[in-house]
Amino acid sequence: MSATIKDIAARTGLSITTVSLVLNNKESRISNKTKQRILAAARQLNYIPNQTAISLVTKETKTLGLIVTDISNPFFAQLSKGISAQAAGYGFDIILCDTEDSYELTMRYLRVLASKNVEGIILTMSDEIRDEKLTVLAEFLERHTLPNIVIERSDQLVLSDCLNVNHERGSYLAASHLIGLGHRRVGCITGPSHLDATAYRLKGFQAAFAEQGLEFRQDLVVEGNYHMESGYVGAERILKIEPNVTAIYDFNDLMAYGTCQYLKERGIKVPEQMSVVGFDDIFFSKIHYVPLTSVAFPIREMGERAVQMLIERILNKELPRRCDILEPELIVRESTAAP
Amino acid sequence: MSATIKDIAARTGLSITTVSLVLNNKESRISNKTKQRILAAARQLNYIPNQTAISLVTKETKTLGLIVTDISNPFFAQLSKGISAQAAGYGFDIILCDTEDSYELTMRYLRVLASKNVEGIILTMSDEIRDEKLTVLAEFLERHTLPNIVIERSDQLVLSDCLNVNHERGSYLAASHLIGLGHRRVGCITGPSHLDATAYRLKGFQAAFAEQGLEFRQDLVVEGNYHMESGYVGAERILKIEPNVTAIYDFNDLMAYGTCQYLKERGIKVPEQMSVVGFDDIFFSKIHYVPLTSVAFPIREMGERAVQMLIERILNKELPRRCDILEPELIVRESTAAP
DNA sequence: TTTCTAAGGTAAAACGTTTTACCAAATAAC
DNA sequence: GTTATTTGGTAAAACGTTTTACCTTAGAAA
Repeated sequence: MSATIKDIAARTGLSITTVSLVLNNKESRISNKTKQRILAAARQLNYIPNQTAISLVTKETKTLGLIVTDISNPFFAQLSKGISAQAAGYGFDIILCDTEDSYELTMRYLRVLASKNVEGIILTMSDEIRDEKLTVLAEFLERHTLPNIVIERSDQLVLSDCLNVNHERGSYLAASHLIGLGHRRVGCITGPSHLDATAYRLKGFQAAFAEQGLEFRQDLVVEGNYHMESGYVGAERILKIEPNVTAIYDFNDLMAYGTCQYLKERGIKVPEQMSVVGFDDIFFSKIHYVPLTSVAFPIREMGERAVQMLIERILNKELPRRCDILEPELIVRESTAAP
Repeated sequence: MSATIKDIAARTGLSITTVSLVLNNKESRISNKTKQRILAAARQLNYIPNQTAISLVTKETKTLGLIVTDISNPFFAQLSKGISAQAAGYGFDIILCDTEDSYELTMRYLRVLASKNVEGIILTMSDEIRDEKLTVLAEFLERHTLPNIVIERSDQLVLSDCLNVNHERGSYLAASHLIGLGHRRVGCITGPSHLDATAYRLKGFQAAFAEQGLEFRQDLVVEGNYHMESGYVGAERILKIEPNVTAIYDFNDLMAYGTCQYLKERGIKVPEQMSVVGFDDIFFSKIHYVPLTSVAFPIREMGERAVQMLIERILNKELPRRCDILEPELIVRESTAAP
């Protein structure tokens, strides 16, 4: 169908070696006249190199795998944007794998990516993947020596490079802000309790209270799962435990939206009667029904950074393991006020 | 590095033909004992087929290209979700190409996808791509006989399959709703004027007015570009032309957010002083600062449908050109009220 | 004249599969 | 006891490249 190097060779009466050499600018010593003839023929035939054949011999596919738990989640969409752009900058393409939070799908995609010889993988994981499942996954990566970088799951995957936000610091900022406004009874809707990130965020939050010699209401901490509904039900539970709570800290913006939704339905005004803080500062938080105060970090840049780290790893597999941390800042909007 | 079919052959003392036959379940007549031996060896060696090699001979890459203008736009994110899921169902993976609205990037990605031998392409285009650029793009697709389906740009690309929402109908619904509420002076913030879609939406909108024997204020139609800011500046322009406008219809939700933003800054209350209607009903419109009335259609299903159509086309290249239309419905929320 | 070097190429193997013939041995049919 | 047929398997070509090692010719040096 498509023209090949052979067709060019035939048309110019030269060998395929010569054609390949010229097309790849592997100068060596081909005369200028010959070069021009080949280039002209290639153009006439609309030649496009067959990357499949190239990959077979060079072992380079110029392709990266991207495993996300949900591309329609704006966090991952923004992350993917950064990844895509940066990868393009390096001449790599990305295969998008949406796992819908499923371990089985994650493993299936991993196999596909290995089969398709991607040169590296950027991995985000649902919290469902832990314990034995995590081990299986790690073993697979190792067995197939797939360079990979893991986003927001530094724990356990001791052979993977990783990239995290400074959870502790982010939560500390959120807590300090609320404390400064005068809040004392504040609820927390966390991520899954078995994740390191959850522990870090909780630690940072409590630290701010401790620093001021204030009591932290451990009983107002409820577990969420980063989905919107869990912010809704979390708020409900917190208010049942302590109706006089004056602020709620959600471990991500999506849950904060859910919390606000619940408060709205209950007729509780944000921020007049309740302050709400999120984490991630995704795009929509600015235009949320109450513009959300949130712990922000550059999501897109995180994606770009991930690609850079991955490329470096691909180029040098012997590099020591690397774990980078992004520093967050607090963006104060209209969802927080003095109690 | 990785185990190959040859390794399995060597280990079992059989030929690679036999191994291949067994691994692919091309039954023919291999004894059960041999089969088991091969399967066992494959397992021991952690064999994973090399898709690159397979593709070279079979000409099937089991890969689709997805070209979006901006993956961080929730519309495309939701669309991609549907595409990804449906593609996985058919055993295809997708290469994600984010063009950032650029024609040059679009063409570059097209070349890459051709080079990587994707079996088909799902294409969304920035409105920047038109006239000569569109011709070049179309020629490229044809020259390389790339099966493709175009989303929301049926016009001109006469060789591509396509998938659209019923623009006219959607706008008609929006207009009828506003008219029914009693609005007479309503502004429109459209898409780029050279797009067919824009004409259709305008037509449907006007039709509803005509049907009621009402005058349609053509002078309150301003051109937008589907980005948020253009909803902002569009609203500003409309209010300058006619301060007594009582409703604004934005051709997509993102622009409607921009419009609301402007109104908010000007202290104009939605919906008390101004009704706003969007189009697309992306996820966030529910939780927007004023939950948005919007023309909805199943975005995710649109993605799924696109993949189905593309696969059918790949399976049968001789199929006549196909253009499917999705029917929209109006979701009434809190951004509209009687004037 | 002979020998060396440089210039300009090319042949062939390799990458990991699939697939099309074909082959040998064993069994069945006559 | 031949001849057919079935059973179980294999050799080799092909896919479109890259890359290594080698070849030929012309001119320069000796």
